Amino acid sequence: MVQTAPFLRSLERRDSLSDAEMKIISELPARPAVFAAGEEIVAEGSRPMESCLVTAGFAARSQSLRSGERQITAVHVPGDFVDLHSLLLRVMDHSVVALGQCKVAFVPHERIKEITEQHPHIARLFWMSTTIDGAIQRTWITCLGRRSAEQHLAHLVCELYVRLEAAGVASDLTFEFPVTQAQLGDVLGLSVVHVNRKLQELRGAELVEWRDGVVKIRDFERLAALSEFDPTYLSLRREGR
Amino acid sequence: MVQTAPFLRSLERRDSLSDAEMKIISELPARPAVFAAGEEIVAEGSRPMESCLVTAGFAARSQSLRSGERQITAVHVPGDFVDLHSLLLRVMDHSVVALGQCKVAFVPHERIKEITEQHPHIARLFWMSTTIDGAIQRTWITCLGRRSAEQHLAHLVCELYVRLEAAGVASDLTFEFPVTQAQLGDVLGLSVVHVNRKLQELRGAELVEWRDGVVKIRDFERLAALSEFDPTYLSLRREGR
DNA sequence: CGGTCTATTGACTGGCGTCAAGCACCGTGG
DNA sequence: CCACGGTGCTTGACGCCAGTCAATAGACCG
Repeated sequence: MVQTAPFLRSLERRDSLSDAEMKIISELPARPAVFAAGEEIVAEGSRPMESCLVTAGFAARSQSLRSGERQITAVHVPGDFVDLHSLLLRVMDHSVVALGQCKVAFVPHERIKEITEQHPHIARLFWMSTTIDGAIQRTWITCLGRRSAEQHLAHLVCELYVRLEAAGVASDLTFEFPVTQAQLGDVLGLSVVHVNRKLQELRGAELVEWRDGVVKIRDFERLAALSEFDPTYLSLRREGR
Repeated sequence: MVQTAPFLRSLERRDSLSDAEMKIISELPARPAVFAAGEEIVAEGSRPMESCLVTAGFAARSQSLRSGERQITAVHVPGDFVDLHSLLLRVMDHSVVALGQCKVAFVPHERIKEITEQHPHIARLFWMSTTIDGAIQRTWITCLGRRSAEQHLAHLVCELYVRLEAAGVASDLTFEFPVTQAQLGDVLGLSVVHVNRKLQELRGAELVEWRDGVVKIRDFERLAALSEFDPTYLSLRREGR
């Protein structure tokens, strides 16, 4: 099916697949669905029977506190198997929401489990996909704990561009990212006001343009240096895994 | 081998294992090693050929910035398979260090890979172990982004107690945690001075005692309420996975 | 007995949050 | 056609949480 093509591409960036393996993945039963900006794709506390793959647009994982404050713990781009882990964790400890319009494909746990039992290499690639999520989360922890707001924002821009470029949906240092500044605050752990100010600073320093949901990196080198961005954690090397 | 017993126990808390499966895990080839406080167990940037399992004491994952600041992105307790993910990620994006004295066992990737090819259920349990790490990291992201320093510290105490109790190395709301306040700052993304002040506050509120590396929770309910601690993310339910 | 590490405390600073107001844009309905 | 409310962006004033700097004290150790 066409639905799983971005996921397949993301695996091929990291390892080689045999024709048989590609066939198995491209024939995954995938129920397509479209969500509008802000809609909930998977609910916190639920016990999903299928996992959800982003095929176009952006999804995010979100946790809420009693005060109503939210934290976005991950942003997912086309090709990301967002809640593959629900196969093993069973109960969702966070919700998945759409950022902008988001197209996804739901794949039954049953089929994923079957494949992992019959095809150990594909199983490892599924596993890899969740461990890369983990690596990204570790980096976010360091961004939140030890980087300034400006560095954190710059780091996010670098990360998103590299991931989107790898997913084949960004080039020329430009990408769409349809989020409000409030949502950006939920990603960075900042207030809307402060997000706005730091955004102005990056614009003023001629590092980034960001208008109408389109981000353009004016100087990737300086942006990466400012935020100490090192793409190693994204595991974008093709090698046997 | 005795080395893998804590890991086996952590799996049994979450799923049932057959005798054959238990035998396979308990016979994992495990090279034991002991590290003193602060020593590096696995280096950032290295390409390990084995993964490291904590058998006693504490290990932490740590990332450093150019300024010399450090962020600890995970704390590992006995039974945790710290860098199981290096099987798939290959290059370490962080280092693993000992907190206090720490005993570990190194297991060759080759053997882990073999087992995942021959025993799909064990493969899923290995996978689960890394996805639980991911769930903990997500929670830490929310702590760093949206909880106050005091709530964050309280949340950490709750989490560590529940994990250590599950690992069978803590009871009576008391546990050892041999870290300096500077290291605690690296966990919480705070300065030493501020860690000290918030610690005093938890003591003053009669929520926690913390002396000489021993933590005693005086009132778990209030501590959990203060920090909005909900143990769901630790997946401590025994069910088929 | 001096040196180093850790915990503690005070004084001051600064980054980021809060509150509030103004503006631009857009879809709706009179 | 324009009034209207809703949403999102922007900016200023002010306050607080947490960082920085600095000093003291205790523990441990060579």
